[in-house]
Amino acid sequence: MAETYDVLKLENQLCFPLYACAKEIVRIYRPFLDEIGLTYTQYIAMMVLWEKKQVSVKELGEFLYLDSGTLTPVLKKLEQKGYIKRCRSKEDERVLIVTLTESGEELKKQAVEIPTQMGKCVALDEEEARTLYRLLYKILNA
Amino acid sequence: MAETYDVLKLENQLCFPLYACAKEIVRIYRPFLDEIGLTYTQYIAMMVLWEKKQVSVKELGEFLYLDSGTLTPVLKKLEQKGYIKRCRSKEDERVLIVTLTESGEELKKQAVEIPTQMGKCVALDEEEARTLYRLLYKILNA
DNA sequence: CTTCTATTCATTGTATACAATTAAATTTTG
DNA sequence: CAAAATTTAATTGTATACAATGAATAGAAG
Repeated sequence: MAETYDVLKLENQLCFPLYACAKEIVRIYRPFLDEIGLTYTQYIAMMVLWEKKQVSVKELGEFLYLDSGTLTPVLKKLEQKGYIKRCRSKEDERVLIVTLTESGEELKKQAVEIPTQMGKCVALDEEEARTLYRLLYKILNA
Repeated sequence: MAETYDVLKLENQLCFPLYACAKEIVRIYRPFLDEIGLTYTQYIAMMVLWEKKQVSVKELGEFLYLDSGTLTPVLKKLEQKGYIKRCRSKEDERVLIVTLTESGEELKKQAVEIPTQMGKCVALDEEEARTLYRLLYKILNA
């Protein structure tokens, strides 16, 4: 017989496995990312730059679902490491343009092994992974 | 034609929608949790206590996938609010026992509406939600 | 042209997360 | 039993996240 408060049980929540799983994935990433000296947030920022070569902070924030409060310190770290450059746009001084450096491009070669190694650590087959992917984006795009 | 570096695109990652989706869900929770004055982490800790009435920090950490470094400040906050009590175990002084108070039990009555309201905010039907749930726990239990 | 508004990023303050270390209590071992 | 190893929380240090605010620039309106 269902109790009134059963909805409040952790096991009946969808939010909780989502929250826990996201942390778990980042935890599995850690040893791989340690090898190239990046944190997870730095890594996903670099992923955008490896693809786009150049983006504004605003665009980067839209891709990553992060705001300048989070991105500013992350980008300053990546600049310190020499992987990116941060320059104000000539056309609009409000805009900060982030550009991939040679060194940042080099890092890509080391990072390319990571997704495959990560894939082996996740207990889903191809079909399940695609389904999960689709459902997550269905929530994200709503 | 697939490029060598395509695996590094954000859109080809499973980890990223997981990470973004978890944050998105917490963001959707915020206005509901604001009404009862809890953060998301405080909320999931209370969910365990609403069910168990009493747990050690270690047990709580196992349920929530969190360590004492995260839980200690969260539990001190909940104690300040009067929803829990923190006492050392008589049998084993190393163990800290967290107990739900009357006030904490009262809070449950206000919280019980939240899961239903959240359900309406997530763009999945029953079947999809069950599938997502199953896949997430498959990863978590691996 | 000038004031008002909007945009973009940085800063501030609060709250997680988690690795690594510390401290205290308990258990195991020789 | 006494020393060593283990267990449990708390603490410390680093890195996110994000709301709210601030500061500078750009655009719109009169």
